[in-house]
Amino acid sequence: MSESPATTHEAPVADWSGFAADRIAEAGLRRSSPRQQVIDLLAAQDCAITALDMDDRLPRIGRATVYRAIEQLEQLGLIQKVDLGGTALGYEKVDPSGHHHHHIVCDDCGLVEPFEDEELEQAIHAVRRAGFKIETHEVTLRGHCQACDS
Amino acid sequence: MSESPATTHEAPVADWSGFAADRIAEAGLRRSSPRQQVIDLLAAQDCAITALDMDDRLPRIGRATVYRAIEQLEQLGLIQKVDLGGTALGYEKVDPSGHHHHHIVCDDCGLVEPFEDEELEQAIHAVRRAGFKIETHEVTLRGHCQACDS
DNA sequence: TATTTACTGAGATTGAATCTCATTAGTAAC
DNA sequence: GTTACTAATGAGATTCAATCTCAGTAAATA
Repeated sequence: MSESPATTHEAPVADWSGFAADRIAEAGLRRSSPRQQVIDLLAAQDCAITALDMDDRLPRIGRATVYRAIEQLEQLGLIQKVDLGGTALGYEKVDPSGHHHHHIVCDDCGLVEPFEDEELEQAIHAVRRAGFKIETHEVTLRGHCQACDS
Repeated sequence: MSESPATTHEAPVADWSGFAADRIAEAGLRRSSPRQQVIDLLAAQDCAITALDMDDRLPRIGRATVYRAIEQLEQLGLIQKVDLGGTALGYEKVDPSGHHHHHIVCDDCGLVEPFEDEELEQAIHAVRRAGFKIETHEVTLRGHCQACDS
């Protein structure tokens, strides 16, 4: 969810996993197998996943390593936090093209759906705040999905 | 952060505490003193406060009661969740006039500042999603405050 | 191959939220 | 006012999320 470039209609990057691995190396971090597995798992998701879900899906990797990898990837702007409405935070990959989405959450069942809106992006990019360097943003719409509303 | 009416420039309600108490009673819930103290505490805040902060500030009230009150108030649309960036969620009162703000969070020190933007509200209200009844929204801008950026 | 040190993982710890259940206290009816 | 009903409460246990510690491991480079 990098603010520059703004959302575009460029195609998402083909190999996010390799892209992330290169950024990690450029940052002076080692190319370790556990961290790469975290990257690969994130690369395989369409939307957000929680840290403990990742930990469950990578039983051979320590929890601390998963959290450390998340922290590093987030610091490098390769992934972003997503408030899934529940108690745990979600994380999802950030496309380097600037292409990204936001989320609609069902307050009843917790269903999360991604959505995109160009007008909204423009309105967000127009916001300025003295004394603050804005780098990322997050928008969550909440309500009820069809199944829960009836 | 009710979606209707949209943000206006009406004055915020004078007595949110009494307003909330009445909505609670209308919902068939009793006018109990512990719950009212939670309401009064929320009424006194300008911005979001976490559940455990509330619990700390109300030492004579059980943690469970604080969480129950929060749940009920949120269900009635009287308060709203705010992602403060950290690990705990914040809550803040919702003004019945529809007047509300969003938040800018410093990723380094956790500083939270409210902001308002009418264009942004309009862009958000224009978003529609088939199969979803959108009721509230939340926008969080992240970055670095002046103190942390230097 | 040796050296350096970033990185890892098991498990302990802290922090946030939820649950349980015996007791208390609003509320309406009398 | 008194009674009966039951929502509401609070202490503490439990579960879930995240962080920390530290001895051992394995990238990277010389």
